[in-house]
Amino acid sequence: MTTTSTGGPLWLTDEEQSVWRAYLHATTLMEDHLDRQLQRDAGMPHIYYGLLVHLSQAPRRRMRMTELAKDAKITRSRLSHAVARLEKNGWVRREECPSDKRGQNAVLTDEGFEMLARSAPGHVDAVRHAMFARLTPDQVASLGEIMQVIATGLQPEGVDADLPWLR
Amino acid sequence: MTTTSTGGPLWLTDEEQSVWRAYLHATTLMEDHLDRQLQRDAGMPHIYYGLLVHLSQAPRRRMRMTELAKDAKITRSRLSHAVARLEKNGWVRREECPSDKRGQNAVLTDEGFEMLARSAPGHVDAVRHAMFARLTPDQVASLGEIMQVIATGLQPEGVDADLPWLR
DNA sequence: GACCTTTTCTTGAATATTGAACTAGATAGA
DNA sequence: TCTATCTAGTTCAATATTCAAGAAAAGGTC
Repeated sequence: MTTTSTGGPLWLTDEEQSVWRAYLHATTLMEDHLDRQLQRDAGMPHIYYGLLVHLSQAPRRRMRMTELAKDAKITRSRLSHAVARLEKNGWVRREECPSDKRGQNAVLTDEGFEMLARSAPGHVDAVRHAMFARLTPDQVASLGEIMQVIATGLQPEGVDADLPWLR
Repeated sequence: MTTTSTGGPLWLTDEEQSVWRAYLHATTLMEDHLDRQLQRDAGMPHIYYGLLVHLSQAPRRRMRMTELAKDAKITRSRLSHAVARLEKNGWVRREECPSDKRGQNAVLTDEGFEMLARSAPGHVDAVRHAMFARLTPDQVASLGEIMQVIATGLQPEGVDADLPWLR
């Protein structure tokens, strides 16, 4: 069989192509759906909402910028811009880090927390209706395994050995 | 059990939460990975590449703007901007539609086709290595079913009854 | 301490995306 | 035909993202 420089076959099989199209289609629609839902109900895109969720789960509702960026899988640059926006909304504030003068903590404000508390049920609802309500328990389990395999494979080298995305 | 206005349970189960995190994590990493790969090897983001692929598969390598936007699941506005950019690169050109003077066809140029031919193997490789090479045949089949269920559920109402994404 | 490298975070410019407003042409009904 | 409405596509302004460059502090090493 014809192979590539990396040893795999050159093209995808028909089934793989069809799965790939379905994957692209579903993930695109899901992201659009949640972006719209959150823009409407919480006034921000999905990724910004995710930042607030991360902060809400951190001890004392605050995190170093770099740690937050790592957890949320975005660049520090993007996070800087995002936090600036969330700060304008009053949902996050920056705080100097006592132990490292270069550092900043992003802190979820009470306003931010309340906003999250208000919008979380609607968001969870959207996720459940779009995904979990439509899948059998076996499919949910299978999806979880598959997504972990993919994430592990794409994870940058040398990442924490304790598989943080399993927490 | 506490339920929402739509009748579902209020929160996700622990397993669902973990699957949802894995889903977000994997899809984010995948999109970033492919965006970088294509930006590096083809000089454009994933979605733009997808537009060229769509055109390459259309009869006479051309499509009405609205049809292309629908197939690629993006807004007409976004498509207008994207085609303007691809036109600058010489990979697409616009052509008036003979049957409807409002209409435009986006046409894949020969240059565009050659660029696609050059970069497709690398892209397919990236997709295979990130996804299919890591999954068992059962997992591939399962992923396909799951993604179709999700896509079908999010599909706007009144869409073509012949499930175009299965083609 | 002096020097070099690394880490942390921000900034600015270029690009991309969104949503609303808009133009031109098509369509349908009187 | 006249008019109202709808559709195709673009444009603008506001927002978001990327990438490269930069400032400031920390961490080595001599």
